[in-house]
Amino acid sequence: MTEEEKEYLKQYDITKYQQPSIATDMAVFSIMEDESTVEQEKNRSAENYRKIPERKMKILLIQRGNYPYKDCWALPGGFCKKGEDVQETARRELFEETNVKNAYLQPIGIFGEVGRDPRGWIISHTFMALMDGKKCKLRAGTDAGEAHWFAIQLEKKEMKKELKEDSASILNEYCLKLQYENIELSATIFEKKEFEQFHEQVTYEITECEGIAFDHGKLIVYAFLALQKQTEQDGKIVFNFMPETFTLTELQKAFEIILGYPLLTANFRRKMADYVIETEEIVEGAGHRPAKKFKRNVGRFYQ
Amino acid sequence: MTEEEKEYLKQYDITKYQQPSIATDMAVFSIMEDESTVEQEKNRSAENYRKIPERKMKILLIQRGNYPYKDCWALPGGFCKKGEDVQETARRELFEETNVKNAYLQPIGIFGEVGRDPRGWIISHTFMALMDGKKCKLRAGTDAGEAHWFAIQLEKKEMKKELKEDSASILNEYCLKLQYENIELSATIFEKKEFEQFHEQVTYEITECEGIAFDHGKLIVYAFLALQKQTEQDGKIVFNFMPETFTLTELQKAFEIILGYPLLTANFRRKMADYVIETEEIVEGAGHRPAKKFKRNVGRFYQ
DNA sequence: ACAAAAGTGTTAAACTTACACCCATGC
DNA sequence: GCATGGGTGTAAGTTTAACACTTTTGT
Repeated sequence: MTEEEKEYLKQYDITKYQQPSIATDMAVFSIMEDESTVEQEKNRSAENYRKIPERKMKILLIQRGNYPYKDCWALPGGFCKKGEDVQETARRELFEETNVKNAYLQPIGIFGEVGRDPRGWIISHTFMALMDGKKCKLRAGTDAGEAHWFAIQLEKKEMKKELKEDSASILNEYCLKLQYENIELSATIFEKKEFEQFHEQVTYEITECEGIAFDHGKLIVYAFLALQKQTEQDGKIVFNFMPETFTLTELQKAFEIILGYPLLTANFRRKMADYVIETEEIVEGAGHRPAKKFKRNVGRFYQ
Repeated sequence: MTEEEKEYLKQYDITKYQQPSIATDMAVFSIMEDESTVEQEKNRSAENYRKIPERKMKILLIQRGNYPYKDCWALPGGFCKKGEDVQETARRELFEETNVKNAYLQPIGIFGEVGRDPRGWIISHTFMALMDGKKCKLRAGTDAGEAHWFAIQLEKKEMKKELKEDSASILNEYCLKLQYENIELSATIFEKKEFEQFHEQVTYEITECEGIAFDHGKLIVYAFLALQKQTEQDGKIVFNFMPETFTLTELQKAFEIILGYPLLTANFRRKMADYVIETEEIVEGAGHRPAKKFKRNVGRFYQ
């Protein structure tokens, strides 16, 4: 470095540009059985002794202890510390909340809209995290409030679909419902897609919100749609919900829970055959033919 | 808003968290003929009067007028202003540099590594922008320096590939070469992919760099790989390089330039048939059978 | 016996791949 | 005529989708 360069940098005042705070928000998904005793009883009841307990898509939410949005539920997250990569922030926060170190983590969007947080100029980097919920030990309630896994349900209503030669315009309404024991949260999000020759624009807007902090209802929908899309394009991502070994039916159920529609077993198994390896493990004592357990064929995942 | 809430927010000092500067960097790609007179002569020469002039993948770079990396070439970009979404920043910068408003713009990564910029803590949001180069009018050289389209060439060397049942480890070397008239820039980037049961990690590291500012060599490789991957998965993105109407051969060449390998014409045309509509336009006077011109079938792009 | 899940086989349809071939033009 | 690109047909191979069917268990 020349003297001249040193001098220049010394006089350079980075703070002359206004600086936002950088936050991460995390949509932590996991597929789990309902923990409520009511549900468990139902699953264990004599009539259903053969039935596999139903699992659901869950997302981790934390109740806010402070303004703004006091008492509302929010995605876990926090501010980026100096000397920390955004991805590192996300991983740190994730570990603090769930005690899980190696979850699958993927950036899915940046939300920096003015007014999204009344505390000031805050740009949120939103991540999607996928994990096997059984591995996770939720941090006990602290000042940051209670943390719980909410069952997530997303319904799409097609409001408008106009496909022409030179333009397309699609309008969808998404109804998000989140539920943990007797707590029910909800949000309605409008998705507007406009396409022309040289411009495409997709916008999301919250039109209704019950108990969800900030614009997190929007982020949750956005994250879940990203998960669905990636699952359709390339199912490898789904394995992140599974433990080390699993049955093929468990894996298929995971796909179905994400996609929201059933798959044909025979075809599913053929498609997965390359990605899994049979283990010695067998699940017995379930009132039906025992199932082989499989593990990932890691080498095949990456060609 | 309650009084209590107002009070809380009033006392809330957002600046107690250290704040980075937010920048955008843009990898602006376009497919163009070489502009140098030498090349043009070659294309026009008598022997090749039938030949279609060769087009190349280009990326827009700007020569830095100041420290750090004075005189080196950098991706266009700038700092995020208050009241501006990151995406808005990108679009504004893009317009300032190229005079193009509606280019395809996509976020592809966040680079916030410590030490990536000697001026301070700067988090870069990297975007990929695709445009038809003919539409673009480069801003004349100002204080920010000259802007030019550099031909981009990327070569991959596979250094190691270890695929086992329970882990995979892949090491690639990418040699990036950029060229505009007699200016030649280069960089070597190592890509390390490590996969285990519950953890996957991909890292990029610059091991050599000639004339490229900051970590932009890495960003360019990263962006171009993203472009290649998306083209393989779903070719729709390629249409962003094309003008309103084009021949199918032009479109095929665009694919081939991105992918780096030739396609079979018959198959390519069948695959594209749904996405294009024949127009009345015809290209004549080229020493071979005239070509029909097509336009996008916008409605089909979005099902 | 029977309900539930585990697991396999078969077929038609759709798509992909590779290659061969003809067409139209300007010099 | 001929080089060059424009454009189409066909057959083999592969993948997908749908459905029917057999196996194994605990109560």
